[in-house]
Amino acid sequence: MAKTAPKTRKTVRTPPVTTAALARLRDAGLRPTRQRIALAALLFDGHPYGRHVTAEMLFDEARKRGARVSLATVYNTLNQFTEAGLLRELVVDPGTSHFDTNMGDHHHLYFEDSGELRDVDAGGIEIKGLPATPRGAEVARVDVIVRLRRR
Amino acid sequence: MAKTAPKTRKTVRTPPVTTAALARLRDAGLRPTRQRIALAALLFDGHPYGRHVTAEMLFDEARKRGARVSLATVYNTLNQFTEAGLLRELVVDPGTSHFDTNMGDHHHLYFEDSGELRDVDAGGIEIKGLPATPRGAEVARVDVIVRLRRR
DNA sequence: TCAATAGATTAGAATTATTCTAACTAAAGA
DNA sequence: TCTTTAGTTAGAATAATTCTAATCTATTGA
Repeated sequence: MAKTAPKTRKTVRTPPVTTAALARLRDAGLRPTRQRIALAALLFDGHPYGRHVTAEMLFDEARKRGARVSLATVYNTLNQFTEAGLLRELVVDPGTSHFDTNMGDHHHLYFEDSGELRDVDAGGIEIKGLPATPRGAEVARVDVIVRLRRR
Repeated sequence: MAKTAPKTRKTVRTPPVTTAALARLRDAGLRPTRQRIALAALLFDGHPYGRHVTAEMLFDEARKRGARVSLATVYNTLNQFTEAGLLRELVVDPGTSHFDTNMGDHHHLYFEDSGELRDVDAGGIEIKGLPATPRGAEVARVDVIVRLRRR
């Protein structure tokens, strides 16, 4: 094995990988651990228009990239990210939760055959005739899901 | 044990219980078994404005009424009823499916704190600005879920 | 009427999705 | 540096749902 270049410092530094992901974790008050950095990088880096993943999907992806993470940690992390406002949980499919990195106000097209999810910006959409919000309650969010099937 | 009244016929007849439930099963082409009759009666009889149940809820209810049904059968039956167009599956909550006896065109209010679901007739609702249906696809259904929380 | 057959139905067992918690790790204070 | 505390991880446990072998029911033919 080739010898590495001599160290100029004794203190070990975390290598400056995926700065964006790191900053996100810091801002959310989550400790930037190896596992979280890897998952945040997969979720957010290089995906300007958002992603939709299940825990299983993200786990497989992490494994392929050689990250050592358990499926339980992927679940825990997705839930923490959701709690911290980095992700949004989406329930379209009985049996699995999807997580959406797009935190803007939007709705979804759901292709039932393939399972694909596509965002629809809420900007151009108007919903008329919804009943008044019941006393003592407030609207947390309105979800519109257009379910599509192959014709 | 007291002797029962003498039979006037040799042929054994299914007693004329829950005629409405029975008719529904017949129309849907499902064999009216003891389990299905019991579950259909619970779901449809005396609930003119529709019900929202999970498998677990219906199972508990059936047990309380003394019906001998397994939880697996409740799942199977709910799925068969859905397939047959007697029910509609509703996914609002990660982790559980709800089944809705209201087959009319409608949307939902979902109280996140209590888990309560309330129907909103689609008649008075208009959604403007949805994108064009993609090529090769057709709209199976549009779900609007207003998620409410305690204020 | 009765037995044989085919197909539908049931429910215990298996699987899949998710959460829980004990062990581990990192950060903060002395 | 050592100790304490709180956060984090992942194996084990749980919850939700499906699968399939055994059972039951309806039908057909004798």
